[in-house]
Amino acid sequence: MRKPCCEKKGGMNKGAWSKQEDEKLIDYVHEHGEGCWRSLPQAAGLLRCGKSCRLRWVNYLRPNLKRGNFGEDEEDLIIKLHALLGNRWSLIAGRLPGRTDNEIKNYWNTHLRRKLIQRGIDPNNHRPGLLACPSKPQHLKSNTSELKLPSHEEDEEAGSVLRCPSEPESRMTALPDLNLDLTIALPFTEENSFPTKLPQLGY
DNA sequence: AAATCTGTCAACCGCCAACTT
DNA sequence: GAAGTTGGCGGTTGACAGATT
Repeated sequence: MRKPCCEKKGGMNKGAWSKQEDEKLIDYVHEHGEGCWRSLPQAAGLLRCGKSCRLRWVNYLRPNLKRGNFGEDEEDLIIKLHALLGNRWSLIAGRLPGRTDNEIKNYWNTHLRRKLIQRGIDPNNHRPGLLACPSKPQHLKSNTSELKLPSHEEDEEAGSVLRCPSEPESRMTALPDLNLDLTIALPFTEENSFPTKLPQLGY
């Protein structure tokens, strides 16, 4: 039926990109523009699958990417947007100029999530009531081979602490004062980047 | 100094929606 | 309308570096 997204034929490069590969991709996109990712690798002389090329371009090679540390205003905005949208990283990224969904997702998982937990806030539903606990969630502790996510049943038993309430009502009731404009807009420019005033959540 | 642990983040994988034939 | 194709998304993995024992 459905072909694998990328032909798993031999000779395909995987893993970290080399400088030469980056240059080939940049040159090709500059000349032909984005799109046609499936046929791009062959046309650009890359031994990568199209998906991999797209990811590399979108996340690291695209011009105007910020990279590096997130500012406090960016952190604040991510937390608020996550409260409203959940793990819709691409939507969240759309509100942060120069940031990619992958970068935001990583930053959330490594920094912000923990930050909320330390403040006693459940990062899943942004409600208070979560006891500050060790940096790593329980299900991620110890051997990765024993890695275990709570099942729905266990979740129910565990009570509200770990439960992620159904959306979107729960998010809205949890954050009644949140009033972000999430209408579809043109990509960010310097002029329309940050909202000048953010709603206060009291984090 | 070596071994082990922990955190970070680039990249991969599988799924799905949109689009095309 | 069904089947096939493509691009995009979110979850997850694994390599690496730095910290700790």
